[in-house]
Amino acid sequence: MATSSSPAARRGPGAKSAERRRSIVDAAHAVFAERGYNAGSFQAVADRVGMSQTGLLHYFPTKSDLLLAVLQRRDEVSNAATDPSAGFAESVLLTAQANERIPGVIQLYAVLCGESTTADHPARAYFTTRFERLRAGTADELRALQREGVLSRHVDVTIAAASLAALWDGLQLQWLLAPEEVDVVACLRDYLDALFARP
Amino acid sequence: MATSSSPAARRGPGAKSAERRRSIVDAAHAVFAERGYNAGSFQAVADRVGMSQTGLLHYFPTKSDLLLAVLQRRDEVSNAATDPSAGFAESVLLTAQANERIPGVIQLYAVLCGESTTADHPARAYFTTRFERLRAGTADELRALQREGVLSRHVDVTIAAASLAALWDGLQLQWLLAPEEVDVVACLRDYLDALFARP
DNA sequence: ATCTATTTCGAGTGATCACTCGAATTTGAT
DNA sequence: ATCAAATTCGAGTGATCACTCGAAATAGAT
Repeated sequence: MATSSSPAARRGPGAKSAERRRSIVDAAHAVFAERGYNAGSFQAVADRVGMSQTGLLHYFPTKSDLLLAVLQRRDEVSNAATDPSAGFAESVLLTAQANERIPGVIQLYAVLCGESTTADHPARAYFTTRFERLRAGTADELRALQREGVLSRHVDVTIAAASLAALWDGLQLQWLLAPEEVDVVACLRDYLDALFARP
Repeated sequence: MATSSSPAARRGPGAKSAERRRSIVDAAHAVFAERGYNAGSFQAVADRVGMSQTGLLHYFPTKSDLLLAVLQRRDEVSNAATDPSAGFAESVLLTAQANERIPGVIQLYAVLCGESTTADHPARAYFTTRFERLRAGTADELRALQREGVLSRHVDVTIAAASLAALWDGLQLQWLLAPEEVDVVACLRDYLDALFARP
C-alpha cells in the first residue's frame, strides 16, 4: 500500500513537511505563551521560525488552525509525560513539580484559559471539553480509591474533582505572578493530604 | 479655597466630567470583559458610550489608563459590597454567591488575570499586588481564628490563604465555561468546612 | 532528464489599531 | 454679554493585522 519509505509522506517531497510543522508549532507555542492568542501574530511566529509570514500560511491557513495545532500538541506531549506507575496523589504532585521547570507551558495554559472565556474565542471548545474530561476522569479515579477504602465514602468526588482542578490552575496562576511566594506543590499536597485524611 | 459648589470641579464646567468618566468606565468594563484588553478597542468602548473615539481620549489619554480606571473602580465597588458583620467563611460564601449574579465582573477578572501574565501587560502590577494583599489579609484573618480556637493550630495559614484564593479563582473559571456543571459555592463550602474541621 | 507536487515568498488588500492635531462647540463663572 | 476652560469630534497617521494572489524555486519519484 505504501510505496514511500517515510511513514506519512504520501507523494512528492512532503517529508520535511512534518518537521517544518513541528518547528512552526513550537514557535507558535512560545509566541502565544508570551503574548496570548489575540496579541500574538503570524509575523512574530514567522520571525521565530525564520521564514516568511506567507510561508507559514501554507501550513496553517488561519490563525485559529495554528492555535488548535498548538493545543493538540500540548495534549500529546503531556499525555506522553504521564507516569502510569504512580498513584493518584503522587502523580498529581510529580506533574506539578515537573511543570515548574517549563514555565512556558504553564504560561500558555493560563493565558489561553482566560482568553478562551471571551466571545468567539477559537480555544473555547477546547477548554470546555478539557475541563469536562478532567473532572470526569478525576472523579472516576477518586471513586476507585473509595472502593479501595483509601478515601472516605463521605467525600463528594464531583466536588473534589472540580476543586482539585481549580486549585491547581489557580495556584499556577499565582505562581506565574509571584514564583518566590507561592509553592504550588506544597499547597496541592496540603489539599490532598487533608482530602485523604477526612473521616 | 474652593469657590465652586461641586466637590471636585475646579473651574469651568467639569461637573459632568465625573458622570461621563463613570459611564465610560462602565462601558470599558463591559468591553474588556467580553473581549479582553488586547482585543478590546477604544472604538468598541466609544460605540457603547455613544460618543466618538477621540472624545474618549479626552478622558483617558491611553488605553492603559482606561484599563487601570476599570480595575480601580472594580476595587471600589467590591470593597463597598463587603458585609463587615459576617464571619470569615460566611462572607466568602456570600460574596461567591453574589458574584454569580454578575458574571460580567467574574469574566473581566478571569480574562485580565490570565492576560496579565503576558509580557508588558498594564494590569500585571495590579494583579501581583492584589494577590499579595489578598494572601496576606486572608492569612491574618486565619491567624486570628486560630487565636480564638476556631481553627486548628496545625493549619499552615500561608498555604491555606494561597489555596483559598486559587481555589476560588479556578472555580470561577470553570464556572464561566460550564455554569451548569460547576457549583462554586458548594466547592468553597466543602473546602472551608474541611479546613475548619481539621484536627 | 523530466515532470509534478510541494514549498517558499514578494507584493499587496482592506481592515483596524491606538493615538495626534486642530478646530468647533459647549459650558459656567464673572 | 464675555471669556476662558472643558468638552467634543472630523480627519488623519503610521503601524500592524490576518489573509490573498500569483509566481518562483525546490525536490522527489519516474
